Parts: sequence; structure tokens; C-alpha cells
Amino acid sequence: MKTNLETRRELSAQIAEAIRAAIIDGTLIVDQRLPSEAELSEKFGVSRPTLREALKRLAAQNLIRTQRGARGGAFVNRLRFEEAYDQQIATSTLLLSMNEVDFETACEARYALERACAPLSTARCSASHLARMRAEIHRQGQPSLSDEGFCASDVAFHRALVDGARNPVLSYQLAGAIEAIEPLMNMITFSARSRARIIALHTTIADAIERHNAAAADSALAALAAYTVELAQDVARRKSGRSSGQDPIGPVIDR
Amino acid sequence: MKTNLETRRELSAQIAEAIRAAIIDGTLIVDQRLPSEAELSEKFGVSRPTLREALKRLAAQNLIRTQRGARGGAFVNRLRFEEAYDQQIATSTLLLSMNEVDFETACEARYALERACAPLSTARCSASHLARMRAEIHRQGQPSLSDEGFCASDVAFHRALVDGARNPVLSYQLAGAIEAIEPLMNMITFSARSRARIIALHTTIADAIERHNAAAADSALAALAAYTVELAQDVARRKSGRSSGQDPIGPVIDR
DNA sequence: ACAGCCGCAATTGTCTGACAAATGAAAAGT
DNA sequence: ACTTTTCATTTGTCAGACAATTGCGGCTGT
Repeated sequence: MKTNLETRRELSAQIAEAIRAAIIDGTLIVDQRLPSEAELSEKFGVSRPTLREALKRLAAQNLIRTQRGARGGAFVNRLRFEEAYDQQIATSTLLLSMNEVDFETACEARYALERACAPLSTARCSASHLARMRAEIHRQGQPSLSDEGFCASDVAFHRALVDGARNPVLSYQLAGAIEAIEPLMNMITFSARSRARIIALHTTIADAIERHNAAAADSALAALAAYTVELAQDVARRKSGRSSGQDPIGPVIDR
Repeated sequence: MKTNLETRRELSAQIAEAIRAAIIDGTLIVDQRLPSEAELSEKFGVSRPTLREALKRLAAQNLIRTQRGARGGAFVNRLRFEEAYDQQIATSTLLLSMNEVDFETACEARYALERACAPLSTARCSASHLARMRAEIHRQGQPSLSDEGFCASDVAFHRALVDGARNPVLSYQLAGAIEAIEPLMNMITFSARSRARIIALHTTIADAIERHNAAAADSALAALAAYTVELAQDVARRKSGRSSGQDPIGPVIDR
């Protein structure tokens, strides 16, 4: 934690970076208390508001937490998987919505990754994960379910499938890929027929996993991927009918 | 962008959340200029330092950028893939180092994901990606290369493989999985024999991709995954020899 | 001796007001 | 017409103050 500061970048950014580096290289340990704001501001030679801006930057990244009161202060935060999931999902969603990623690219990425963990899920999936998948399939069969609800249930089904691999690192990595696509999926209107088809494929997947049949699960996933892209292309075609040529689905998701 | 604020959470956190929501739901568009700090602080009914803390939180998440001067201010930032990569890598690395994830779990996740994009890479890989892979293989053959350098080159090789799929979403998702494991890999000492084995497998992979042989690429990746785990288990065995029973490799990476 | 209450000190959260620095645009001068 | 100067706007930084929260120790009553 040096006190050598440049003049070009903002002080709060430099200080945040310095503390961040101290956390990463192990100088500051998880749950360790940082010096008080008064001490830190003196140490870095800046005012307290400036130092606070630095701390808020770190807090925004979940690197520290603060607590006030006598024994309060800033503490190095243990980054938990759950928080990392949320961060990952938020970033992925923004990334997709801001960069006009076309549906096929996002879909391809999602299903490629999902098929990667299907074999692991087939081998290790627990009864509770299977039950989650069955429950979502049942929910998807309710005719009263809105398209948004159907998409949300679809996401939940696939999350259960991924979690079934019982590898938290994998679940974390896939969280973004699976959840971030939901806003794009919400653009699609699901007819009764397409719902039935998707539910059938979901059932095939769940059955294959229950029977520990990796090949069947993989081919069902492949079919689901192809069908999803097909549905999206239908939507794109109808859109291009009433406007000019093929435009990406991305920019439409703001509402 | 409401002005209804609770009393429990910090004001700067609530304000950051409000602006964040406005960005996500499209009320604030990319490159749009936010009102000045003076106006915003009046609008939210807080002082300027408090409002600035909120803005710094958003800046830390790459959601806004600020510029000073007459026409300056805070602007909604387009989240670019490149920045998202870095964020993703930083978060993944911290997550692994703070949660004592054992090497096998991380490795399993990494290779599962990588094998998922190998078929796409086999189908679409460009000459430049292939050249990057070959260059890294050549670098790995230099006897003067340190273990850290070898790991870094390994990471670069696999990044090239993933980028070869030419799907930016996929590259983004895998960036974390591939880069975050490097600190764990750095714990391993690579003997001349193990380097030769890894280089041979890398060559097999590159050849398979060049010949558009997905099956060969997949089996070589599987072999590489198995061999990497084997090497790590050797290290773990040696460690457990001089200390007590099997401990995870995670916590050792602080230096 | 012990339980409960109270006040105190430490610490973060917030506010006010001010000045410095950067920056682009308008005004002035040539 | 072009260059220079001035100026208004906006962020960056500082200083000092007060409010709110919270744990600890000492005081008091039994």
C-alpha cells in the first residue's frame, strides 16, 4: 500500500487501486479491518471525502464492507459465490444489451456451454436437482403462464441442469450465459405448439439425466438449441417484414 | 430515477442503485450525459460529496465515465467486451483465491467449457488464431522459459483456441475460467518431461483444428485435462508428505 | 458478587462551503 | 479570417463540522 500517487488519474481511483492490489496479493486478508478513514486519509495524504470515494469504489466491487460504530470500519470482504453470480449476471446482461449481440451468437454460446456440463450433470445430478427440473417442466405446462413466466421457468430449468454438475465454478461461469439471455428470449412469443415442443425436449433431457444417459441428454440439448434459434429466426423474419432488412434483436430489449 | 430514499441503507448506495436501474431499463442511453453533480445532488436531496460517492460506485463498475471541464460531466458508458473480459477475469480470480476452491474443481470447469467451444473453433478458426496457437507452442518449447512464463503461455494458447470459435460471448464467458486458473497452475513445477507432454498435446490440438477434425481435438483436450489433474495431484502428494493430510491448493497462492 | 443501565469514545455517514484544475466556447484583438 | 484571451461551467479536492451508530467499561442497585 504505497503512497506514491501520480497526478493524471483521479486520486480516489489510484487509492482504490492500491488497496485493491493489497487485497489481491494477500497483504490484506479476508475479514481484516482496514485502518480508519482518518488514518487512511492521512496515510495517503488526501482528505477524507476523497478517501471515502476510494472506499466506495471498492465497496461497489464487493471487495470491502463497512460497519459503523465503535468497533466499526472497513473490512476485507470474502467474495462469495452467490454475490459473484449476481455480479456475473448483471455484467453479462448489460454487455448483451449494450452491444447489439444477435440472438444466434448468444444462443450458440449458451448451448455450447450448457452441453459442456450436461455430461457432468448426468453423472452427478442429485434427486433435488432433478426435482427442480421436473417442477419447472410442470410449471411450463400451465396454459395460464405468460411468455415472461415461461422464459423465467426455462432459465430456472437450465440453472438446475447446470447446478446438477455440482461444480460451483461451473455454475458461476454459466450463470451469466444462461440468465443474460432471458431478456432476449422475452422477445419471443411462444405459441402453444412451440411450448409443447420445448416441454417435450425438457422432459427428454430430464429423463436422460435420470437414466444417466449422457448421449441422449446431449442430443436433446442440441435439438433444443436448434429449435430455439429457429423460433428466433421466425421472429426476426416477421420483424423484417414490417421494417427494413435484418436487424439484430439486441437493441429492441429496452422497454 | 426516483427520489424516494429509505433510511436504512447508505444514501450513496441507494442513489447508485437508482441511476443503475435507469441505465438498465433504458431511461438513460449510452453516451448520454447525466445532469451535473450540482443538479443531481439537488434532485436527490443530498449533498455533493454523497452524490459523488454514488457516482464513484457506478464508475467502479464501468457504468459511467466522467470528464471535467465546461462540457464535461458523467456519461453513460458503453460496456465493451474488452473491459468486461478484465472484470470477469478479476472477479473469477478473486473468487477462486478467496474460497479455497480445489484445483480439480477449477480444472474440471475449465476443460469442460473449453471442450465445449473446441468444435466451434475447429469449424471456424482463422489462420491468425492458428498462428497464435503455434507461436505459443513454440514459446513453450524454449528451455529458458520459467514456470510462470510457461503457465502464461499456456493460458495464451487456450485463449487463442477459444477466440478461434469467433463468438465474442463465448470468449467473454471463458475468459474468467481460463485466466483465473493461472495462479493455481503457477503452483505446479513443470519438469522437462511434463512440458514435452503438454507441448505434444497442444500440437495435437492445433493439428486437429487445422485439419478440422473435431473428434481429435476433443480427445486431445480430454487427455490434457487428465494430465493436468495428474500433475496437480503429484504436487498435492508432495505437499501432504511434509504437512498434514490433503489440503486444498487454493490458500497457498498468496505470496 | 452480579445484573442491568448509562454514558463515553471511536467510527462511519452526511452536510456546508470553498478553492483548484480542466475545458470548451464566446469575446476580443490583430 | 485567424489567433489570443477571457470566462463560465463542471469535476476534483480540501477543511471542518455535526449526526448516527455501536461496543465497551464503569457505575449503580440489589
